[in-house]
Amino acid sequence: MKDIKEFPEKEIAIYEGALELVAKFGFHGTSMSLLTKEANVSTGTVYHYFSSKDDLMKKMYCYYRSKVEAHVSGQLEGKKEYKQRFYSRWKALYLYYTRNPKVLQFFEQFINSPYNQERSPHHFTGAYFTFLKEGIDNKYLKPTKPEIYVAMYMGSVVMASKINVFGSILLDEKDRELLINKLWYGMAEV
Amino acid sequence: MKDIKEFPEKEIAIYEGALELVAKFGFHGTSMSLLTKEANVSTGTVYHYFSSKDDLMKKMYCYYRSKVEAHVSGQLEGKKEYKQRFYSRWKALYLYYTRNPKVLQFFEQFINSPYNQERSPHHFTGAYFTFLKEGIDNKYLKPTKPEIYVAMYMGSVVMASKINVFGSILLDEKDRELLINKLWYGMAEV
DNA sequence: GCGTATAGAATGAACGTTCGATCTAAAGTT
DNA sequence: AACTTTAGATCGAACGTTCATTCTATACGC
Repeated sequence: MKDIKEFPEKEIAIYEGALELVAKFGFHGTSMSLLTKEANVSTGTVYHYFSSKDDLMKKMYCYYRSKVEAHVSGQLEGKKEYKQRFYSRWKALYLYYTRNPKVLQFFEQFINSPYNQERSPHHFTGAYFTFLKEGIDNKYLKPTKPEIYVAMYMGSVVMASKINVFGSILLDEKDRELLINKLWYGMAEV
Repeated sequence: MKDIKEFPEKEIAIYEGALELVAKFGFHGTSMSLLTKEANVSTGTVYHYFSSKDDLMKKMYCYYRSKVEAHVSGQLEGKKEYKQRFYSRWKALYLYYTRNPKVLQFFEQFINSPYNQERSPHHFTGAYFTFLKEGIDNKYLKPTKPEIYVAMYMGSVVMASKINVFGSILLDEKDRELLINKLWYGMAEV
């Protein structure tokens, strides 16, 4: 996987500035002139790295997506047991989103916007679908359509993160453990 | 509850036109000039009913929110058993979203945008939080923080709907029943 | 000294909004 | 019943602003 540190300094500054603005003012409120001020770069620089605003948003999505993926897989190192990974994946994603709420807000706005051409229901359907299907195929999880598990697993992470971000209600370690327990029971034991 | 039919014809035309455009082009792509063509009204008419584009979007959110609420409570009529309502609520919302995907897309874009001042994590946190808390208080559901159940319940509806809308994978009646069974098991029996 | 990186003024298109004109239909007046 | 008044609804051209993008010029790195 490509190391994130390889990105040019200015390109990262643009991503970070845009993240702030999209979270604060939304897509329609994130103008190029605001962005140049926020990121301390000139218009010329932005158009040196990106061919258009559309292009910027799409690359920005890939950038943060790869950051999240790197974070999640970093948390999985050394975890071999399926059940252990089932718990760790959920927690890793929840922690990333609650610590980086602007990334979550950006994702949610991006995915439901026309920028998202692929029309993928979620940035992680791929990796998480595979993970849950693996669980079914290896009989860790009860057999059924994997989409059912994607809905339960991903849905609860995203919603729990949003509840935290918007409502300032933090689920502590025990709450999270309980939630995943309930998911696991439903998916592995019934 | 206010009857939806009471809205002036033109106002509804504006809402419906805006819904099309937001689903197709997003907030930033929904310009007033496009909207006047889509809804077959003049600019003057739009500004007669709404003081600004912001105002339009906020009222539009309330409009569709009340439509969804009316649909869900309509499906609940005569259902008295808590478990029955637990199943019906989930199904009613899922069916509404999958039949009206543009409403779901609009909600998701709105909620994560700066238009949403209240910063409510979801349009239904209120009603559904109350419903799930009722389940806990009356011992239909195992005692815990209601937010945990909101995350599981609402998260799975929204994600399942999105999987259907974006991915064209329909969960049939049996799939849905199974999903809710698993939710119920985790929340009521463990 | 040549290609890449940065700057910021310039540009024309498109934006949200305003405004005065016109229409409609009910209320008031005789 | 016929005429007048009035207030709300509708229209679309016009306005000033802001937008994404382009262009030209300057600095840097090899």
